[in-house]
Amino acid sequence: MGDVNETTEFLPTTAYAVLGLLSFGEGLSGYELRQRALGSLRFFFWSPAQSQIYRELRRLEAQGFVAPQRVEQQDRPDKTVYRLTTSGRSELVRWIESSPIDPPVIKHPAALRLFFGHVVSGERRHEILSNHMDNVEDVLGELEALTVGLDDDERVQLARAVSGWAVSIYRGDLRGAGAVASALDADPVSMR
Amino acid sequence: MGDVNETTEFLPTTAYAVLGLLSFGEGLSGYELRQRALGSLRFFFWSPAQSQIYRELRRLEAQGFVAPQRVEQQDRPDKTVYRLTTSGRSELVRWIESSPIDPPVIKHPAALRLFFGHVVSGERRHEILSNHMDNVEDVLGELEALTVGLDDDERVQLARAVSGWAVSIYRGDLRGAGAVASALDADPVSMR
DNA sequence: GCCAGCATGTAAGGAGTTACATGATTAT
DNA sequence: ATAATCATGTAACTCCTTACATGCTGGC
Repeated sequence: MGDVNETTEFLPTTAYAVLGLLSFGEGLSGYELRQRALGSLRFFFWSPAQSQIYRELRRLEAQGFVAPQRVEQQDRPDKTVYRLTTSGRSELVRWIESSPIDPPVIKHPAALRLFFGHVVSGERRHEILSNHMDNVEDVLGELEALTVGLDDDERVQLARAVSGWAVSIYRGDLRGAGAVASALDADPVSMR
Repeated sequence: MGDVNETTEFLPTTAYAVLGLLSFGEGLSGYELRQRALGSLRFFFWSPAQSQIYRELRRLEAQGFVAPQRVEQQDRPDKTVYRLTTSGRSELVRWIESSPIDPPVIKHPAALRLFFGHVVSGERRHEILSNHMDNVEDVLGELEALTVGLDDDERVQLARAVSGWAVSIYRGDLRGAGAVASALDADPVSMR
């Protein structure tokens, strides 16, 4: 039938995360890209190993999507910053325009452990929950700091909006965790 | 240095997910484990490739944490079910008791694309959002079906609680996405 | 003098994926 | 007949991680 295999190939998402970070116009070194990722993308997508960034940059350079530029610094070690090329920008646009958007994937260590919580004590179950809630409150704190840091620069409207989105998700997590805690108190699970 | 390396080793989390699924008492085949994972763990942790399950089972068997048992079936192809051994159960308990609980990690394809949304049109931005919200509503539908399916069996209290937790998270996502949509309408982003 | 941060990289290995292959049975 | 589900597995590959290594600068 007419179902020709039209699946255009895309690079791994990590590559587009790099291109995206460069799309704000600044030239960034591998090291700086990592800082940016840890400062924002981390909360809703990506927490890359540093070696992975350099690997991705080499590939993107080979494809002509980024161009290196040596920057000599007197105060700090010299660095190589990468800039988005025209074709790199087109590739980023192509990806955002036409790649399929999968549903979010959540890796939730606390929920996983609690799902199997029948093999441990009620005390441990509560410990898992409160430990987790502390974690999430920390994350929310960092996210709110980030949102404030971005304040009132009109070019980062989207970044601010997406940070707020992430806040909603983590708040939903907190709410759910609280509900689980109450449910466990009201109706203790026997340990088997 | 006095910093003796006390970090007790753990298997990859995937292994504990398998042990956990077996901790409900049933013997399960690789195929069935995959169904269970897709039916519940998927929403908050794990969506494994089938080959990965078999791989994990081989490792767990080699370590004595699960024991295979051939089951002959007249109606269907024979299968090998795996049961949790005593030492397997201990290992699962050890993991839940003493492994560090990291904060959740979210891989959010829609948020990532929107974060770089300044390179595409406002129409595409809205398309990403509504596409995503449809996705999440589907997920919520499946999750609610799951919760109903589990209803009133006291041994699955925890499973039900954790499903509810996941529902909270996805609802938070929906709420956040809605807020982003409103914000974009109120204050259009110029495309650069 | 030493540690922390800046900056870049290699080496090795693990986890996880997709694609392919087989074969039985059940339902259409 | 043939498609779908049950059931298991291999092969190849890629991403990504940890650990290690280097060297420079600035501050305590």
